[in-house]
Amino acid sequence: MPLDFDPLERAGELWEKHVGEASAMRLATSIMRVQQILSQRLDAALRPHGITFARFEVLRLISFSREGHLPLSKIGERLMVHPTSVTNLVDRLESQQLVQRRTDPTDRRRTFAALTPQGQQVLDAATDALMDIDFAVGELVPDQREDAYALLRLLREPDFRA
Amino acid sequence: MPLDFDPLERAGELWEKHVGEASAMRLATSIMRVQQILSQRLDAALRPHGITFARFEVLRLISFSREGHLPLSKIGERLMVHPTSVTNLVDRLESQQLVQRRTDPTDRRRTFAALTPQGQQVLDAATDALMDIDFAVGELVPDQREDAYALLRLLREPDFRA
DNA sequence: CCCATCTCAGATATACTGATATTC
DNA sequence: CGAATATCAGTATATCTGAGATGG
Repeated sequence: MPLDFDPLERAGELWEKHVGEASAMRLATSIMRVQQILSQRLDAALRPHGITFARFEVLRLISFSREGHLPLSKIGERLMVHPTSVTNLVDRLESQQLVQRRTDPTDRRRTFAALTPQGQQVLDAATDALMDIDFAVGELVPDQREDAYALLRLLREPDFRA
Repeated sequence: MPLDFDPLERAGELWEKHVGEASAMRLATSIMRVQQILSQRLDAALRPHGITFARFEVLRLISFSREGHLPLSKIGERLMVHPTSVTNLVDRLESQQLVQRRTDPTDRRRTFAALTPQGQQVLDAATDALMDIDFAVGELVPDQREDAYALLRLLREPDFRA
């Protein structure tokens, strides 16, 4: 049920007519909509594996760690998610037996999350599923992906100094 | 509390090392994160006016209509949101007395949503607030906004035929 | 004592599925 | 009767605030 016209293009025209310069409004609404499309595609591809994209990112981050586990605080920092959201994500992953909590013996305030063998399996299968759909950005060739990434990176500047 | 490095850049490097070509994964995660940043900025700017960005879009869409009102189905179609979500959004806006429901006399299955005078005021003030922060994309100059918009537009193709 | 880490309770926002009433 | 419109109930996810427990 696609429309016969681009609704954001239409909105931009009306904005220019009634309000003024539309480049900012057009880009902002475009990003919101594209995120929604990606989210639907990514979660659909992951559904057979029982995880969401947010949980996939946690599994992937842990798998990239040297020791095979990460403190929850580090997960929140790298993924830019709130501490209570990390607790929530790890709760779900743990109840699915994809990760396991362990107390850091050197600092007992800390909790590590570690992949279980089953978590590693799910992560591998999920990775294949996401690569099969080009992470939902298959309409762009690699050069276009890099261009878009570079432009959007400017909007992530508050996340880091560099 | 920004990081000393770009966490997505780091994730991309690890991905290339352990998995393979990273342009798709990097762009996808980038879009997800940028949407989150924008959402926070936009909603923060709108909070003093008592609305979210999603509700702002509804008000704006209605204000652009010829007759001053729109059927809920049309709102959902243009904004690409689920019918039950439209009901929910209009419920909230109506309880805030920013819009008013009216039955279409020519087709009594339909319900129009119309702006109230107060809704028009809030919309005008909210529009100023959003323009003051460049719709949260002020890090990009207009040419860069157009470039990013054009690239992201390719990902919205399932939304329309054109 | 202060601070960091994690967790919990509760509120909010949104999306979706499936079912239903009404009307065309 | 079948299709369209809107709504409702229920579920799931994610976010944030504020408070509290534990430990360095």
